[in-house]
Amino acid sequence: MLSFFTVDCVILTFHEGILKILLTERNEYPYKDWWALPGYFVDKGEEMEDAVKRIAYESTGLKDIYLEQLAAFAGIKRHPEGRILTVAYIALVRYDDVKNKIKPVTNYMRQAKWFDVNSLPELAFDHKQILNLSLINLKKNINFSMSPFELLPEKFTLTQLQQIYEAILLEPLDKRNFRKKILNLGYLKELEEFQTGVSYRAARLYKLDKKKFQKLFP
Amino acid sequence: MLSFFTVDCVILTFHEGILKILLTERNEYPYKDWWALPGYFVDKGEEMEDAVKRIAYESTGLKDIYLEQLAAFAGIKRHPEGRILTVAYIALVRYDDVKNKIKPVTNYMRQAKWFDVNSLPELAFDHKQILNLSLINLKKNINFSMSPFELLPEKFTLTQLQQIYEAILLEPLDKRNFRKKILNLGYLKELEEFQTGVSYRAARLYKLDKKKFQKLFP
DNA sequence: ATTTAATAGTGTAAAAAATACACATTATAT
DNA sequence: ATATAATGTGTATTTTTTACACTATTAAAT
Repeated sequence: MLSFFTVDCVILTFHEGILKILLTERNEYPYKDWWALPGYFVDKGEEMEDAVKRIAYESTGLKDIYLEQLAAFAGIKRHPEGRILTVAYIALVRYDDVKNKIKPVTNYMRQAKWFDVNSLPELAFDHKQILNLSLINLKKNINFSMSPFELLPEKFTLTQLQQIYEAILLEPLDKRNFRKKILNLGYLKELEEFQTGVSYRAARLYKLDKKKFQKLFP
Repeated sequence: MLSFFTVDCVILTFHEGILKILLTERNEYPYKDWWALPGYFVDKGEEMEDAVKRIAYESTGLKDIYLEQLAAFAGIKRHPEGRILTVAYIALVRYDDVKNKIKPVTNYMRQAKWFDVNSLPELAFDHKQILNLSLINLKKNINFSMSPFELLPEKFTLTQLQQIYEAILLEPLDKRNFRKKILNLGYLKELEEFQTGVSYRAARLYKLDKKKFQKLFP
């Protein structure tokens, strides 16, 4: 009599100033044809995190993505066929890494598609609630986790970073104050490289010094 | 084929400047006779939080205690008989409320006993790891959650509050600065009452203004 | 009545961090 | 050359944090 449960992934990325979430169209009952978080049963001999990675891979084509456990959801009525516990994870991916991936198809999902987090279809199960908690969580932890950098390419501009903060915090930030503060933290490396392919003044690129970051937030 | 899982409670209290955790002596295999977090299987028709409340009641005699979900643990090898997922909760109780309760006995636990969090017996399963994560979590959230007040009686002195901060943060704090800061937050009500029964100058009592607190940290 | 012991309670100066706010600069496209 | 679109920068003010030491009060002991 072992545990039988699912994992669900809140897979987020950032593009054009907006947080996007990956949803899959279910190909199984219950909620067949509904949009839902990518998720499935954890195999008997499979570690939970491996299941999350497998599902994230099946829906994005990416391996080695950033994961954090969000919470377990076990409401008796969350699943119409009886209580199925799910452990929800937050996964953050870079838009550049996923934009050209062919969306894979598995038995249990017909397609995967990115949605603006602010304009979503109705979701299966309690997945809307799981997403809401994810966004609250992200907001709460933005200053102590690497999450903003997991949404950015290795080299990024300060404006891009600021936009992610704004999208997560849901409020505009002052450019000068934002830069002063973030540079003062001391974990950004200023590069001698600049944006390319823009029709206006190219911005300087920065990258995260992970060692310094982790010294500050162990 | 529904979910079958346990909940485990990290029940903490505060007494004489030290965080204490409630452990139970197991009366069931595996780990029979070991000390472990209070925890048990969630019944089929029982909501997870209700199971936590039930177990916390069975081990402390208290109802309506403060609870927060910590995380799910599902390592394949965490349970010697095969993977049993557990959802860990943090529970905070007031020492005054529990000190005189008779320790209840159930089928699955022989006795319950308070231990200093810094001087523990070896624990069953991965319970040491669960406790460690709890303490990290508490420390991280001390400034944004009501946790310090859940460990104090309704009316408390600023010194008591400071001691809880110190025990959770694992560092000494300056008395004047602590008072200035905490009073500045504006959610403590100064009472016209004082400590009794002490053989030195009696300290003023304060209480938490929950409305103001929740306005600040919704 | 006086002393002792134990903790409560208090202020200020200096440093650091947060906030509010506006314009010149640069690269490209036309 | 000019228009356009975003980059990049400084200062004054306020707020918060930090460092630091002595007097006040009470009960118990003498």
